[in-house]
Amino acid sequence: MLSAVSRNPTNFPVTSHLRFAASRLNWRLLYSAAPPIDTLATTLRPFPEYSPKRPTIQDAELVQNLTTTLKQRRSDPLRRVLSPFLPRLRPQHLIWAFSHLRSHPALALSLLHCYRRRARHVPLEAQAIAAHLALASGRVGAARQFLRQGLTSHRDFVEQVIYTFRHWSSDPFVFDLLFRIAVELGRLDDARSLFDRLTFFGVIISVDSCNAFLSHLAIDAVLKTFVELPLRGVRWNAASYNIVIRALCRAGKLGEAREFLLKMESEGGILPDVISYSTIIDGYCQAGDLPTAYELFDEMRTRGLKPNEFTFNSIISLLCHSDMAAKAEMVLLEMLNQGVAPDSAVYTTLISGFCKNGNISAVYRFVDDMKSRGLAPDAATYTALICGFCRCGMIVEAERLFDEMLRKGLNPDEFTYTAMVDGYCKNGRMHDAFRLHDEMLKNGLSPNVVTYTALTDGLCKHGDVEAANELLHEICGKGLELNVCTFNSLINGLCKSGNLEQALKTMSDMEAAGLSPDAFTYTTLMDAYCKSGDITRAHCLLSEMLDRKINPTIVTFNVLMNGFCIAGMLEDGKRLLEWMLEKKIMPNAATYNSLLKHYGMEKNMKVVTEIYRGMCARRVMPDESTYNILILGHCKARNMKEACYFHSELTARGFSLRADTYNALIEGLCRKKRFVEARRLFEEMQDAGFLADKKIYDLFIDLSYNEGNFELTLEFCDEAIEKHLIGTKADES
DNA sequence: TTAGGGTTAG
Repeated sequence: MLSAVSRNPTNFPVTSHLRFAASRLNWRLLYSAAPPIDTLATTLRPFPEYSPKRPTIQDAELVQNLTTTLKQRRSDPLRRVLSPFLPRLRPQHLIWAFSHLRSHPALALSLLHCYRRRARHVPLEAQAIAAHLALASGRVGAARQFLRQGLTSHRDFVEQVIYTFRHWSSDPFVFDLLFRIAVELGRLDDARSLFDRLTFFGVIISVDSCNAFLSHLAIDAVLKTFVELPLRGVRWNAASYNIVIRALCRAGKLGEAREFLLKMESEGGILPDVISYSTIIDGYCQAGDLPTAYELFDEMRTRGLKPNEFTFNSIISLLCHSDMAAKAEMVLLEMLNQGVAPDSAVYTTLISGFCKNGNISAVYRFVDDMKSRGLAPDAATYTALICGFCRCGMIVEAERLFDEMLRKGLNPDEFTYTAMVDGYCKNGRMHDAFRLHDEMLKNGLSPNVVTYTALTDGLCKHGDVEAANELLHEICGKGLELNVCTFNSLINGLCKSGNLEQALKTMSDMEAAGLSPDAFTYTTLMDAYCKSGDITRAHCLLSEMLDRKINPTIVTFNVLMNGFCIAGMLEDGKRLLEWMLEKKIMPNAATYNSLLKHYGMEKNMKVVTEIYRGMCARRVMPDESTYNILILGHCKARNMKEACYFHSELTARGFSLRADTYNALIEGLCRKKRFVEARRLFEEMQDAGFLADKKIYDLFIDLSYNEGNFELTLEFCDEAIEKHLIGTKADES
């Protein structure tokens, strides 16, 4: 052994079985070649000598008896065989015993196991030796465990592994494992120190482990390390380049990522692969840049690389997030045409996209489709479905899916629970939301900032801003960091409860905490000013956000539009709409609804019709509010023909009437003596759980009385009394 | 150790 060490430039005890193991397992541990830098080569030093203490005659006898007993053991239980020795064993006996058991590593580890059970503690040196022995007997899992325990239990463990290496080890792979475990534990500085320390002994960590290290670093450290490690002998591979590309994309440095893709080939001599292109395509998709994503898609094909399900999914995801779910489905067909089979991730993206769209029938179609391809919905698919159903108010269906998941043995994770918690919050079921929060804790899951934001928002919308504030203080005390969404929820709650001053203070707190307000923050505050009639301050906030380079969204403009309308500045509202169209800012139904509503309230149906036609001409789809506004306006202007036309349109599109629209429509029909239709709508309104106005009851009471139907008259009277309406009438008379 | 899907705010 020693002669082998002296012949080896790095002083490793190289044995033939080690070389065999390294090649068999494809461990690219570069230990025999000198590092590329001369200066480094001159500083190479041997591993430290290991000199175990010499045992006394009694100790030697004890160890001899112990190890002989172990070797001769056949079927007797180990604990019984060892029981006479264990009470007398000290840590040093363990290490002497290891010396006797070098060719029986399994027995050495069993001895260690029994010792640990009794002493509940293993000395650091024995722990390091155990890792070497475990690796020698091919037990990589056990070696990992020893190294992990050692690393987490003592700062000097690395030194022990180095110190014991020369005498006990036959395998430098132990350092690769140690390095990897340090990375897994997030101890990146320790990992780097280990790397540097090992280079002095001529050990170079494998490129695979260096990649693991690289993938955990922040962008600046990635770039620095990518330059430094080759100077220490690491030769990067395609995965390394892909990790750098991913890091650049995540840092938003897409141009640099693209340059790096070129460098990969020109300077690294490594051809970009499907992963390189998929990574960079996803980067552009995340940034919403579809044209460049498609350009790279074509480029990869030109280079003979076939886009796979990952590549397609990034494109599908961007389309879904840009409200182009139908186009996303066309991409699915395209991938099928090209012989690329979609996997459950692709289906989950589509399901999530169509859920956001409210297209539940398409969602069911995708679920059937994926099942027919033998793809079982996984936790992410279920979460997308649960979230989608919750958004559509289908909480019972969401609960059914949550139970189904459990029955199928799929464990709901933080994402699933949070989707369900949010669903309950949005449906005002705060008690159920907190019940699930407690259930998460009971199941060992940690509610995260998203979970708490959902709860905060629920409490605020439930009118309990105080409780929301307390909850946030509590979670901050537990070390959870709030994000912009959390603050925005609270700011919104404060605004809606009329505490604008506190809302502004919360914005300052948020900045003090290092979080910049975004378009949501400004839009929320602008809305509060608009609703309080202070359009000037709303305008000031708009200027402030533009100065801070925060882009307004369509909601920002809608808030402003609504502000103009509330303030009776309808002409300014119309001018804002024209300005938006000029600037190619596409209005949506909500933009038009504000104008339609307020012109309708003024019974100016000529302008309402003009605006509505403009909306249709620009292919902006009217929503439920649009139809309700149009019906209400036409009823008030006594245009029952138009009102009934829009009512039939609303029904055909599956929308519902609101209470005020029902009242206006029923009143209008009665005025036109269309009592049968009025009566039918009145019943429909009650079935929908709405309370009719006192005026409507008066109309039906008078109507039935004049018809001589006293029974019905009394029925209406009873109902009106029950709804506490008669008292108001008496007060009036 | 390298690529894609599911949770929060106006």
